[in-house]
Amino acid sequence: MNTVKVPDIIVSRLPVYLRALQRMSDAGVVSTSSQELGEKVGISAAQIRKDLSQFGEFGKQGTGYYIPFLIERLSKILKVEQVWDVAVVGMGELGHAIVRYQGFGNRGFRVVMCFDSDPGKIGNLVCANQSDCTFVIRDTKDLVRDIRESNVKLAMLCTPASAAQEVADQLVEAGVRGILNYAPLRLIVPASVKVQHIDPAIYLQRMTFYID
Amino acid sequence: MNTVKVPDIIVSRLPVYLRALQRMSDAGVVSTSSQELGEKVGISAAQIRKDLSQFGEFGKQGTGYYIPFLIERLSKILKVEQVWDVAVVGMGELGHAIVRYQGFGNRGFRVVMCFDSDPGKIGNLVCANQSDCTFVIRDTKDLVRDIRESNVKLAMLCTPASAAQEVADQLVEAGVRGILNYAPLRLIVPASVKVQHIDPAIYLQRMTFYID
DNA sequence: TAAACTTTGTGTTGAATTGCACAAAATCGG
DNA sequence: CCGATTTTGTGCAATTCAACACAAAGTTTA
Repeated sequence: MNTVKVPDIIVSRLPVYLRALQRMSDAGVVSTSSQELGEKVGISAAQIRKDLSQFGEFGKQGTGYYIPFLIERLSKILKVEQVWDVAVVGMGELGHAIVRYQGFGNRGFRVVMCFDSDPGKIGNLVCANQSDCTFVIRDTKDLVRDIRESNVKLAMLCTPASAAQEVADQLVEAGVRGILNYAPLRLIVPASVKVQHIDPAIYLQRMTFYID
Repeated sequence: MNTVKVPDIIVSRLPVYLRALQRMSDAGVVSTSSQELGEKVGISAAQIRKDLSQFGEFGKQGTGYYIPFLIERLSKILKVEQVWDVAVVGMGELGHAIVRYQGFGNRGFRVVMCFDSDPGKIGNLVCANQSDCTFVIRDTKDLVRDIRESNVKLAMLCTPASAAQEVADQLVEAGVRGILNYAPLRLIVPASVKVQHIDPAIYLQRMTFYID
């Protein structure tokens, strides 16, 4: 079942399915079809069925998919039945916004620590909400030790481009296995570490091409 | 030259090339090869040459590409020789971070107005930097009028999921042609409007799949 | 100048991805 | 209970995308 390697492009669609299913579930819907799900996510019904069939048979002919079951299976496949601890490095505007934003919890992630190298920021508190200031900005010098000790496997990199590769190297050394990179450059990391990119300017430029 | 439709997947790579070229240029490098550029962006040299050849012949055999010229051509192709005005809707943590962040300027974009529907926020100032508070949070009720009057064609949508589709409809009505959507759902818009998605949780879930 | 390199642009081949179509299985209506 | 309907999972065909390979054009070296 999982012996043959699943193409990356299929894996990349699974979180999209999961998100739509969770939304439907929150709205009280308990079952759906590949047709209906496809309309919600903008992917053909056949594509969805093929993707899911890579991991087993989750649906029933004539009925479709039972949403709670499919959510459970997709969560397990993506390993988000557990909640992953995440570290944030670089506490500029973006880093602050991410730490304060508490919306990842129900998607399988929670921020547990944050770092900066600016002496003017180290030791400052970041308030997650008005009553609760849980986060102390740590010194990036302690990053390798702190992350390794707390066994954090994911990080969001929000430093300027100039510091990004150096921080990435430290994250790798600390045992991090996935980096969500907000710095505008490609990071060089070992193949065992996954990197995903978020660069708003790139997305904007992908749209302006199409505007007369 | 541009008579045959350029595949989306090629368009999506152009901003990545441009970003790397601008970085090289900033570092004082004036020429490069498809080989070298490919190593920087993680794409094969042949792929880069094929992509660029869709738009003309920009390189020279034996020498490679003259960076200032290639930057100019790519900027023109992506229509970012001009600076695009962008509106931000939804002034939560993320919206604030985006408005305060002034790093889009040299990529072809600048935030010019922002909106929220919360009466407690409307009229508040958002400081872009310590000395200069340029942005007043406008009422989303005025969105269609204000955006149309100022001829803004791009927007970043940072509202909660529950408000996103309604806001998107208004943006379309106001004449916006590209929406960078941070809300965790797919927006339904006419084909003439482009949407790009940014959902950090989805990127994180694409990585956890690969972590034992 | 001439030979050895370098590098582009592109025709061709091969691989990956998507779309189509349908048998099989389940439900529904009367 | 049975025919009509819905919907899955999947083999096959079509299309899209990426890799390969090389002639042509330019540069460098001696």
